[in-house]
Amino acid sequence: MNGDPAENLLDEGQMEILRMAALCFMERGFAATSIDDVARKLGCTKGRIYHFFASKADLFFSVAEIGMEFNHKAIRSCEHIAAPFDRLRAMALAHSLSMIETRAYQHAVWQGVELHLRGATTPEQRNRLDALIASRDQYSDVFRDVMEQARERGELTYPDAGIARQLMLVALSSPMFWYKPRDAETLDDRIKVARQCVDFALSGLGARPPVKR
Amino acid sequence: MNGDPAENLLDEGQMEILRMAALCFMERGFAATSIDDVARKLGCTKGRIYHFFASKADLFFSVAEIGMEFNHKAIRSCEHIAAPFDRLRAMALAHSLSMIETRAYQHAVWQGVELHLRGATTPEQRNRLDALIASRDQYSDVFRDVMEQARERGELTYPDAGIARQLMLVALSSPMFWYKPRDAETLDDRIKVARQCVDFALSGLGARPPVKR
DNA sequence: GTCTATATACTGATAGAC
DNA sequence: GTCTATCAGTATATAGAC
Repeated sequence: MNGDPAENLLDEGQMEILRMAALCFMERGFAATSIDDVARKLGCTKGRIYHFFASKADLFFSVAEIGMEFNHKAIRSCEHIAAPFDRLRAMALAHSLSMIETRAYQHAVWQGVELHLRGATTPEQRNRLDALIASRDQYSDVFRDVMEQARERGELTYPDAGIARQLMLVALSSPMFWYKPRDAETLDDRIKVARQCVDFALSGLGARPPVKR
Repeated sequence: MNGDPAENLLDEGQMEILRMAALCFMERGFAATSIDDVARKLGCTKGRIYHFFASKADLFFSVAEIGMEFNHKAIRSCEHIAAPFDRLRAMALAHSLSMIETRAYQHAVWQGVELHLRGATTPEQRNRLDALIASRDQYSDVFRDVMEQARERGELTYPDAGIARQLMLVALSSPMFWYKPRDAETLDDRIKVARQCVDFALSGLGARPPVKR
């Protein structure tokens, strides 16, 4: 993680645990990550982790929830833009950038969503997972709404709205899987990547106003 | 799995195991799936599984390799098409359809690729995994090559070829994550979905010849 | 070929020292 | 707050009966 935006949400002791946990969950996945793995990455024993987090699931959901907070915060900054198409483009860029800059946390979100699709949850996890999915759905709905507004104006054209939204979000989120941070990477580098994702997605939705920058 | 295309590759006894294993790996992921889970889905005990497969990893890689075979076979049927753009479109449709129709196996491929990116492999798995990744890279290169041919002809426009290929394949593969097979589903239903993915991806790549069907 | 043990190892979580 | 020690549960894989 570079310039981790979670710095100022919780006290630093817990944030360091969450940061390393996010890295472990990204590298090996939830099921294959042991608490000892996280402790090893922290350079301590699991006693420290269990002092702050009741269970491995608790730790995982804390990571994923932070990931969704990043996303909501990212697109909130676009609310003031009046024109639907412009707002959508700004949201898309913010989302794609968020995927790059908070990769580890977003992998936890992704795994959580997959867990839900699989229906593989224990009763104790269910409430927490349901809340995460609700947050994800709500987030997704914001995109759907602004997409539909743009379509009504004839600025987008696509047959099925549900599929279009999936394709849009998958494309915009995909950097979290294939983006490799370089050594002396700048914000500008990241923006350039995110922009290509945005152009791809908007063109894919049949953007009428040729995608201007 | 519906009309499973793996039917005629191995003898039916092993194929049934692989089919159920693919389902389990899709539902819970590799790490969270136990051999007993697979056995339970088969309605037998793990003795039967270990008679044919040396280890859980062996079972998993067998599933993933079959998944890649499906893909290679799918795009091989497009080789005869001369015009790059038309060939690309046919390949894209074949790929997207393959993702829908062999979902379970493709989830194993995906997990294998992620395992590789994470570098989380035991020495014994490494060779098998390396081969899987090589197969995936080779497959991916076929797309890259035909994309570049179309770009040279001015039929596609995108800034970075590497990113474009990732976006293309992610969009085309995404149905394996969100496609929900319906009850009385026909081939035509699947084709309709795949087509929207193809149109999205090609338009996203700046297809000049307005995507005709 | 398939099943029934069983050996062996690992992981999540707890309790108590410091 | 963090560490050490430990328990209980579960999973991979094997060996041998049938």
